[in-house]
Amino acid sequence: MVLFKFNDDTEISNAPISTSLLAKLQRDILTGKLKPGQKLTEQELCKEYDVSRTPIREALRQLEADGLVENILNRGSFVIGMSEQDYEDMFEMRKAYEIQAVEWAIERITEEEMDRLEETFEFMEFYTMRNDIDKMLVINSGFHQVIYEASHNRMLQKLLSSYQNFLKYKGAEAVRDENYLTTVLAEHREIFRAIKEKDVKAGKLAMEIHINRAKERRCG
Amino acid sequence: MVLFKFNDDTEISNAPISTSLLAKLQRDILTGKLKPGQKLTEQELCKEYDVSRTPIREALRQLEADGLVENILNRGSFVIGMSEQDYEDMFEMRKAYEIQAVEWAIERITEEEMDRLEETFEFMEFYTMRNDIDKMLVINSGFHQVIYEASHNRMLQKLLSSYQNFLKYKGAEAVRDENYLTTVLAEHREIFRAIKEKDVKAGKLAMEIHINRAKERRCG
DNA sequence: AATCGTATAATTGTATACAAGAATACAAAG
DNA sequence: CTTTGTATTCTTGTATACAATTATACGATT
Repeated sequence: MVLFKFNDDTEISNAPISTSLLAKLQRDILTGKLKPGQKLTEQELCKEYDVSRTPIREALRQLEADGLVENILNRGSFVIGMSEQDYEDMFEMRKAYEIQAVEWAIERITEEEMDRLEETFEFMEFYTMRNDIDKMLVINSGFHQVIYEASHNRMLQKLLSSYQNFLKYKGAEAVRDENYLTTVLAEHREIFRAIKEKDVKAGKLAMEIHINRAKERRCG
Repeated sequence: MVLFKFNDDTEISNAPISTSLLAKLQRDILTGKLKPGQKLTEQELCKEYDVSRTPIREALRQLEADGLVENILNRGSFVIGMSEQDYEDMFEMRKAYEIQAVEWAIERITEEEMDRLEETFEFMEFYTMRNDIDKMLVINSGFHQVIYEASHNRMLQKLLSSYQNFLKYKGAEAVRDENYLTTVLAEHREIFRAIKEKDVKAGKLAMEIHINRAKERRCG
């Protein structure tokens, strides 16, 4: 059973070009390789990625829907990107919805999802023992994803997933002190326990604490 | 000065075809003309709208980003649409953020935006006097838009705008009793007054009341 | 020298052409 | 009659070609 796809879409092979292009452009914009205001000329992107304009334009349209790019009629696409204020705002919005997600998850979680959450948490314990921070970051994301799914709220799931996608490049520069793994594990244990025991109040509180600490750590 | 664009994007002329196509397809999916599970064959859409596949595909990509359509590799696009549960969930999410928006708006609103909010409210009074429900629905949307802008939170603005866009077709079948206009006006007056007086607590409360009533009315 | 106008080049918007994979129809085997 | 394999058709994915708009270069005029 495959629990976690290491979903770096930039290297998906069996997908339309525009999908991997989208992921690459998202990455390049969010990491600052492509800067706000910069013109994205289709021809240059064609040469850069060695594909024709069709998939390029499709990727640009999706970036536009994400709000990372602005398209001006007959003049082309320009990078919008994310300001520090944008990140701050997104973080605040994420926090509120992560807390709400716990409540809905407790109300609606299925047995299968509960098993998956437990299994995911056990992976966290395993990687903490192994002291594997990179794996932990992936599992961390996965743990929250299970909660999103368990909320059975498509809107919430889509939104929080996209926020994760936006914020993940911030996490790369995270403070990783010696207590990172054990601290994060403890925080997730509280969340997991509350969900298992269907304790809404405790779950929301545990999530709030976790997200606030995540902000201080500048990563999940 | 143009206060309100009657933004039925289905009739924008000076825009790429894919933009008006997107609006039309959104409308057709949200009003149920195109049903969940239905295959959207590019050729058929070409004939339907008398354009080539290029703009069709671009519109489909954006619908995919909206979550209204699912794209399966080499098999095409399928309508996802919005279930009643989706609408319910979206409404709950919207509520949380409309309330949050008031708080941020009060903290960050500029003089220009305050003027615009006042002007918008005065239009509401005018159209209430004129008993013009259709205009009222548009102004109602505009009033909230000003608050979104005043929150100076791009993420929030984008999210709530898209929710408005999704929910607007629901409003068309709204209960429109004889008190609709005066009730809605009174609700907005409370919100407006609280923002003008920078009373966060009153503003959030007024918005919560307004949104809850809007849910009962099944429209803004 | 600065500004305006025109011609040219470059870029986007749209349509079409070609390639690759998926669905369908149908025949042959069990 | 059902099933399986294959050929054909259809659809999508990608590249290219053409049209329309915008940007640039350069010379003429003041």
